[in-house]
Amino acid sequence: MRTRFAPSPTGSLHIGGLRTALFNWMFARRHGGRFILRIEDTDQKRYEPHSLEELTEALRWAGLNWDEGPDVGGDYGPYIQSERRELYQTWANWLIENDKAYYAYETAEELDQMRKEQMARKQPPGYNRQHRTLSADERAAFEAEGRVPVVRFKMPLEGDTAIEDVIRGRVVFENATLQDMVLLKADGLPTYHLAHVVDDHFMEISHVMRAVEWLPSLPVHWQLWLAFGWEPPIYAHLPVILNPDGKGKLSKRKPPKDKHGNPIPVMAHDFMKAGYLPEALDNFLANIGWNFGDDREFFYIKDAVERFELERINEANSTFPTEKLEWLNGLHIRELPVDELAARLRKPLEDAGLTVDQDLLLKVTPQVQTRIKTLNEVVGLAGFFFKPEFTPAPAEAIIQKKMDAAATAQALARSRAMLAGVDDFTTQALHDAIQPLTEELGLSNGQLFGVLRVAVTGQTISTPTFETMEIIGKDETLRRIDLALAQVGG
RNA sequence: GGCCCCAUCGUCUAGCGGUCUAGGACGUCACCCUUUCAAGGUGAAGACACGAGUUCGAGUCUCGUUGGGGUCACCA
Repeated sequence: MRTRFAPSPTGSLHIGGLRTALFNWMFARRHGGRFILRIEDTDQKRYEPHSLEELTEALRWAGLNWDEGPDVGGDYGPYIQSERRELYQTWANWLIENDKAYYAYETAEELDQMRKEQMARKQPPGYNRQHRTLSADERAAFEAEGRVPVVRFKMPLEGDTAIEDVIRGRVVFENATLQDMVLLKADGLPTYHLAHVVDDHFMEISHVMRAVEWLPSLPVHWQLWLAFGWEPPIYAHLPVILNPDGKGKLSKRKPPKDKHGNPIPVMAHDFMKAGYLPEALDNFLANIGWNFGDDREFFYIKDAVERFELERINEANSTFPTEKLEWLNGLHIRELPVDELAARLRKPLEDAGLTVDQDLLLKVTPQVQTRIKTLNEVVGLAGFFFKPEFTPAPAEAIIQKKMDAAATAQALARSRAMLAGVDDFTTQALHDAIQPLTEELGLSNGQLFGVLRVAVTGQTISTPTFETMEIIGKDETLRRIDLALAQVGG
């Protein structure tokens, strides 16, 4: 079995594209087949130089390794379509010679004009096939004008084209409603239609998994396979991911927002930068349109591979369920070994301008592990550990509910005195030392521990108080309490 | 508009004629735990779009309606 992912290098990788790649990859791995990366760069106008790097970077990040491709080679190369020009031209000529295709001489402007007029007359837009039956003389006349023709496919004018799609069943199209698609452009490069059939034939692709938006052109591709006399692959048209509001497919053009109005990432790189784990993103993507099969939603992709079946793909489109990604990412973070999580936490911390000491990072990591849903959240929750200068919180943050400055100052002073006498500066010992003070001061745990938390961390939401004290040590703890005392006017 | 695809809780989904008084998950809400925030535990609310058929029996099959999506480029 051979599958492929064939993105065009027109930008970074769309999350929908990543899912298509993931499904193709899982299918190949499931069956011990080959997963191929092919670059569809036949549109020189939309080509973006850096996108190939971004594409491969995102795929590698997601763990989707390919067995053949532009950088790794293979027996079916080249894997970049612009390097396969002659192949397409050869086979376009073959179609012409066998009366399966023809030259059409209209310019893009003329076609555009034709469409506009059709629209104005409320007719369905489309090529009128006026050059399908050109005589040799007529062609010569156009050539003499200096016109460069395109090659168009001669679609059958009658009958139906019925194709079996693995996930949708039998799909039937009336040939009369179909177009004579352009196969080879005036610049000598193929359109997707020709390139898809020629490449998938010569690369011996067995299964084509692509998004449903390709379904309308499936009959054209099918007729092409028939015209060439080649055996078509098995087709599977995947459902698309819709915007969270359910309106239209997820697109970077109109940035989607979640229910709180926050922008939702669309490109693979956005997810990478937002602090999601590749294992969580893969898990998430595999859960859209497919399911593990036993109500399990949290899983590792290697386990999903063992159960992957095209027949179990849901044919319905789905809205982008971003809240589930948050949840899954949190779960994957919690499952990571501490040293592994620490390693992944380093980058966001450093990106925030902090200097990260490895020993300190290893101590802080367990304290944030159950508290963050994305890697980036570590900065807000525990960034203070790595700041060169501690910034004390303002008095109003230190003073807890139903307390005033005087009571707060007293709580701080008494705590400081107790803490000063603690030599074993560990969480349990600290807790035991401070706990009795609540009764003495007439405060609840929440009040007293809250005062200390804000004093020591500088934040109202933070890592746990005594754990934090243990990590920063006795001297620093006492120093911060003194600073807090000053803040509340003690 | 033509053609094509799709339709189960707010969302992602299980369901492939009877075991469905429709299961799970996220989210939401309540309670428990609790030094903040989380995590964890328990529980609650919440869906078969509609209408005809077929059948002893339909969420499951057929048709229609409605709704949503895709596509109609010398882009993929």
